[in-house]
Amino acid sequence: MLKPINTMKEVAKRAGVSVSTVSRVLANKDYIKANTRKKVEEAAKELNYRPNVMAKGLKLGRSNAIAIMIPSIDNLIFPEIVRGVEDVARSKNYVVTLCNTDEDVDKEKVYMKKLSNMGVDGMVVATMRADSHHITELYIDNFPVVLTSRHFDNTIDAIIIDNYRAAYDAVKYLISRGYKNIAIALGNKELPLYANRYAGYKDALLEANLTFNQEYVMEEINNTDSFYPLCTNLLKKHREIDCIFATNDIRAITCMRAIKDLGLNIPSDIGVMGFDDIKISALVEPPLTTTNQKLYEIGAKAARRLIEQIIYQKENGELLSPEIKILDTNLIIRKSTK
Amino acid sequence: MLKPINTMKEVAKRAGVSVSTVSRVLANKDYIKANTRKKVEEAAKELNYRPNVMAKGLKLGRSNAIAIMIPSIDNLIFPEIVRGVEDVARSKNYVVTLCNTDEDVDKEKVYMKKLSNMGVDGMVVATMRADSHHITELYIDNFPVVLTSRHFDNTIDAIIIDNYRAAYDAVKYLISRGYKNIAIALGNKELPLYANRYAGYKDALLEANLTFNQEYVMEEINNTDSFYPLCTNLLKKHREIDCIFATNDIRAITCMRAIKDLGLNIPSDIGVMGFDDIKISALVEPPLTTTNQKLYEIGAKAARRLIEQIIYQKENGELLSPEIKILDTNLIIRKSTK
DNA sequence: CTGAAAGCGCTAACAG
DNA sequence: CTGTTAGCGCTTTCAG
Repeated sequence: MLKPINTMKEVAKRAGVSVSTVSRVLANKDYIKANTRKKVEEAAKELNYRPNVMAKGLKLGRSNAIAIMIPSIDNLIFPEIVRGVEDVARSKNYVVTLCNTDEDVDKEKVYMKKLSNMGVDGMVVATMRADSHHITELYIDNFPVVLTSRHFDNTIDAIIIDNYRAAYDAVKYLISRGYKNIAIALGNKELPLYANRYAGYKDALLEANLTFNQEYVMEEINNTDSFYPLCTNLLKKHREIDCIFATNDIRAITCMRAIKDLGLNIPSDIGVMGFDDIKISALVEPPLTTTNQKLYEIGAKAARRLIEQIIYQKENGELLSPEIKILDTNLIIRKSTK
Repeated sequence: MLKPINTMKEVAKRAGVSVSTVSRVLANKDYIKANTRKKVEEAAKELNYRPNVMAKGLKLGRSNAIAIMIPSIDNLIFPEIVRGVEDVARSKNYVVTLCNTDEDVDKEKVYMKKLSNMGVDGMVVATMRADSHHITELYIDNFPVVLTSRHFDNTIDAIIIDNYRAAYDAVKYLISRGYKNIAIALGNKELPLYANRYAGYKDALLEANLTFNQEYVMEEINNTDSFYPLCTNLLKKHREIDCIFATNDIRAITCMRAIKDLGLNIPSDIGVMGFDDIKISALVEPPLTTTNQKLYEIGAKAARRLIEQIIYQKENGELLSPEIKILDTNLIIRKSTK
């Protein structure tokens, strides 16, 4: 272990004071005679004193570490969110532990146990599911948690977007551009975020008197990226489809690949719309029309709120009452739709 | 803090034994009478005992946490590497702390200090530079470090690829396909990995009796993604350029964007080759010809080696002698070159 | 204003 | 085979 070289004891000896005095000046507490403070500070500097975070944590019951729980950092919305989390955590002197769960509840539970044993001070979780009782329980125990991406109910802090509305608006836009047979590349609809995007899609269709066709819905097969064959098959069968609404950008880009490999043109033969606006989406050919959600900001806001809760909790023994923050989204019109 | 509810003391009381006995059975040490073991295990289960990692860490001088230091998780090679690290860390019961440094040495030093105070057991670092003395010093102090992506010298464990050779082979392939005026989209050439790719590029050119033209090298301007304008301007000025060798995939994809916006066709007007083979590269239009490096494996191997070193170091007080593992790379021929 | 002492939860001699 | 004891490095009463 890279352990701190010198302890308070040695600083104390060198400064000719007691460890409690050292502790006090280093923590900036109480009144200290200016002279003692100076002696201690000098001694600390000379010895290159560095605090032992574990000892402090053991004593104080906190670690200045938070965790972020996500399905996988490989899913390109998460690098941006995680970066937001990490930036504000660092700025507030917290360190972040990254946990990939692959949507596997068992893996997640194991992690939670580990983290709890480690004494992390809070966590931002992007893996909430309807049945994630292990998470709601944390909250009940006054353990700081903030949800991102996925919302549960109004009892836990969350930074989210209005998935229904965003999808609804997006599909409405497609319709306004003259698309009539709009298929959907749908993520796991057990997850409310996709259920909501799905509902927005359907409602926009219905409102425009377009019939919703069950055959037009491509559903991801057990969390694998299966949209290339799905899309290929769908378009072979239904050449009347003129547009695909994908529930995230990677799915959109995958469908674009399939469409081009079929020799079809985007957007003149088929329009494609994504969701999320990950960075790569501006670069692909054609640049992807999509709905922007401020991923970095979601992460940053989540971390900020989390730390606010941690501090409040420490001082008051309970959490601030939950806040659900709904960030707005924007339609980004690029070239993959006509 | 989500703190473990019950301590060993309480388990001991319930089982009617001493804490040391509890400690022993829970750590599976020494010989324990079968009956005592049973009593303790039952008590622990009934009380839902969970160890306090900080206390253990304080006592033992280790934390079962490692860190990974990278420029930014936003750079798409890192999600894959980090995933590799995290997977093996988790499997060996380590937790990983993510540190983005933005190539900023000061930020990195602050992190290192923090991590050291926290008692992380080791770190994989992808941010090595020629002047990273703070890192070589760690190693000298027998602190486990393994480098990825960037190599320093043979005194520190590293999992890398042969950047020179890979670039050389790549450019040689381009030449074999008939390209004659090959420009390069070059990353920061202070970094050996880019210097090496650059050298490979030059040497392949020279060997084929193609003149190396300084005007053909686009250089990134202070770590910002500036290749779109760079590429646009270069091609406007030098319409004889028939191919671009980019030193990573994102730069390649950015150049592709610029090329298309100029109304040029890939690969018939201009070929483009990337480097890294990040996942998105197979999906873009046209699919990117590139050099694959096994990013996930690099991360996984780095973590495995790191943990090996941690364990060895704990037992022997010193590190295993350094090993530089050079993973092979593969040219992936797709459609962005003719 | 400062020191002594207790103790956070755990492990590891040491002594039976 | 098991209990007693000391102590990891720090903070925090409690007394001066």
